[in-house]
Amino acid sequence: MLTERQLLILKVTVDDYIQSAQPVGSNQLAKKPGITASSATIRNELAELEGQGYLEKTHTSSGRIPSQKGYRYYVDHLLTPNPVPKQDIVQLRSVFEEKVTETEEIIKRSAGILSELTNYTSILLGPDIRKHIVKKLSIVPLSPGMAVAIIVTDSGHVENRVFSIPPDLDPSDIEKMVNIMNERLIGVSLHDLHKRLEQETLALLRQHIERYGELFRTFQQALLLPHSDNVYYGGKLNILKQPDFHDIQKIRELMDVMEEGKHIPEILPIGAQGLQIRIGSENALAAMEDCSVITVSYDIGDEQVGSIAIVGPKRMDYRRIVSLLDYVSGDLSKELTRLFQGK
Amino acid sequence: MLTERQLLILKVTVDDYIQSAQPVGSNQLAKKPGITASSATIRNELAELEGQGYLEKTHTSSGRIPSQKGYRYYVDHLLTPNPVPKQDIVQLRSVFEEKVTETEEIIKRSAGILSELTNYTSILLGPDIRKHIVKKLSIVPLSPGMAVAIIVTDSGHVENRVFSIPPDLDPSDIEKMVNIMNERLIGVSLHDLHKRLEQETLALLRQHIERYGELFRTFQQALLLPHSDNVYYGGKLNILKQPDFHDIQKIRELMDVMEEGKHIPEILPIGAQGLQIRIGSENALAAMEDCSVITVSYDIGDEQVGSIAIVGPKRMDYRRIVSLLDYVSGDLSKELTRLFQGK
DNA sequence: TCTTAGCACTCGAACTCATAGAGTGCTAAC
DNA sequence: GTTAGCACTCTATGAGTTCGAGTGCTAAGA
Repeated sequence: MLTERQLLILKVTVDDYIQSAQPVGSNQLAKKPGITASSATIRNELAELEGQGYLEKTHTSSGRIPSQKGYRYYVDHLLTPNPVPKQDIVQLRSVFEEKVTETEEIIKRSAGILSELTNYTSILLGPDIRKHIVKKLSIVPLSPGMAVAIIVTDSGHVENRVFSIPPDLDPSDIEKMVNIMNERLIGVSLHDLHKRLEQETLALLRQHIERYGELFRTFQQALLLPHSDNVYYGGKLNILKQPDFHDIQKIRELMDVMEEGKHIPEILPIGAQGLQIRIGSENALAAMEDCSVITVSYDIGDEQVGSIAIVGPKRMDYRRIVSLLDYVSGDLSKELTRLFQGK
Repeated sequence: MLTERQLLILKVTVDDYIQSAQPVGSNQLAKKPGITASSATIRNELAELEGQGYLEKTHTSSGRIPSQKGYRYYVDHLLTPNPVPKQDIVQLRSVFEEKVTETEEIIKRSAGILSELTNYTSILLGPDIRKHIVKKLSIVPLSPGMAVAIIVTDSGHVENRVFSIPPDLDPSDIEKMVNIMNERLIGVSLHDLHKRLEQETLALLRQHIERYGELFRTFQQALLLPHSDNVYYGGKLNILKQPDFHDIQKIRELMDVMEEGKHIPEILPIGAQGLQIRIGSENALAAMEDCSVITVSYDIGDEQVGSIAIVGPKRMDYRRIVSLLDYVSGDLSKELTRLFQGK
């Protein structure tokens, strides 16, 4: 168990280290306002905190730095939220000032502003497009053997795919097919589209169209969605600004992981509600063991839709980021809900 | 003027430095096959080459490294092309094996493979979408106040934009408008679309639709294209692999420049025919003064369409990259032309 | 029993110094 | 014109110092 004074010293130590990136010594702490004990007393307390695993030394006679456990205790118990500064709010609100109406665009811009504001890397996860509802399907022929399939969803997202069509296919058959699809598949989610295509249209096709098998396969292929991840990054290069990352090999690994979309589920706790903080090795990926990730979810209407994450060094400014993300999450939820309330 | 032996020594020096990244000394050169002179003679020749500005020393008693002028002479006169290795060809061809039919996808994948093959960063510039021809326009209403405008071009590219519509607008008016647009604007290039929209449809609108002004402005805004740059990168992180780039500050500047699309015209000599090599400070951007950029153009049919560039350190493997780009350019031109020959 | 002044000790960072080794330029002989 | 030989230069490396920040411990004081 920790005494009041130990808590205070732990908090001040973490705060100072976050700010300075330098190990914190007993003399330094003694000078801080709010701390009245002498440096000798502080040394005893520091030794105790180290014994309990909250602090570490970089070498035998160095000052202390927070351990992972120390950070964890800090964010769990010692974090006092501070209000988001006005100028940050102004900048964040600018996204909505410009009457941007596309969800994707709003999210993308928010990612940019967040990274600018924090000097860390931001990752924003948009709504899962597989939940979107088909609003319209159409096929536009391009050249004799080619056509493009277009799927419009209720959110205004447009998926498109070029595909080749058997050249001897009757154009009117294609038109029939599109009509059948529009009749049967509107209102279906993208996730179910493929399955429903088979269930709903195959029987109808057989009745109306002669070479239905070939046609069906062609369309089936065309509507296979490349599940675009709708992940947006801001300030990927901010990693290079952090003094904590000097090893170019580590930077490479980290950027590699972030560049490749497939690691997203390991980086972000998808589906988690509210605010999550993962410190150092609490992250699933080895490349991120020197990073902390702070995540919040946001939603449109009642549905939890996406996540906002900030990736920074373990020594990141938790207080500021937590407040900021809290604000952004609420703001984004509100604005996106407003934008889609009519649907 | 340089003697035969000087040319040989220059070539071998550059080759060796490209391979080893270490200054090259006279003893090392004397051991190379093809060089018969003693190290003392070579020292004299090296001094002469340095006097003429082709070589440099890093300090008074170091070996020589090529100067910018040395590299320039090397690529202009000493480069002997070598055939592209079979395994590289196999990998490059894999793009076309998979029956990918979208130009963008082909270019994107080529960028990836090129960077993998070279360990440098590749930049591929696709066809200018503003030259694409409108194949179809449509408007899909989403919710009472919102709709999405879709433009399909002859290349299969789909542009889309969500916009808000005055809620009290008559839906049949919108339909009329779309019909008029499709009648008048198909065949127009995206570049001309905005201008032609005004010329062609405004008069017609006035005749057929009551509140034409409002409707027109709405559509005008919806069809304002966000000129997507269609620039594709491969292996942006490969910069971090190069031993030549150890200064994290320089890396940052370089990545910054590449990340921001607006510098593309300065990085690539757009419009230049054939193969171009820019060495060090020949590049327009200060951030790239330690880089070399090798560019080739490629084309679809008779029209010059895009560029392929490899960005690496000045000490890059010019011979290999030149052969490779030469091959890729031809291949891409051939395949894309084949893909679009029917149009 | 808790706090604190005092002090010996530790360790890293920065600096100096010496040495080895790779490479040069120059001279003189071939 | 070429080359062996040699003095010279400069870097990289490692050992030895010093300096200072910081610690842990002890013993005295509250």
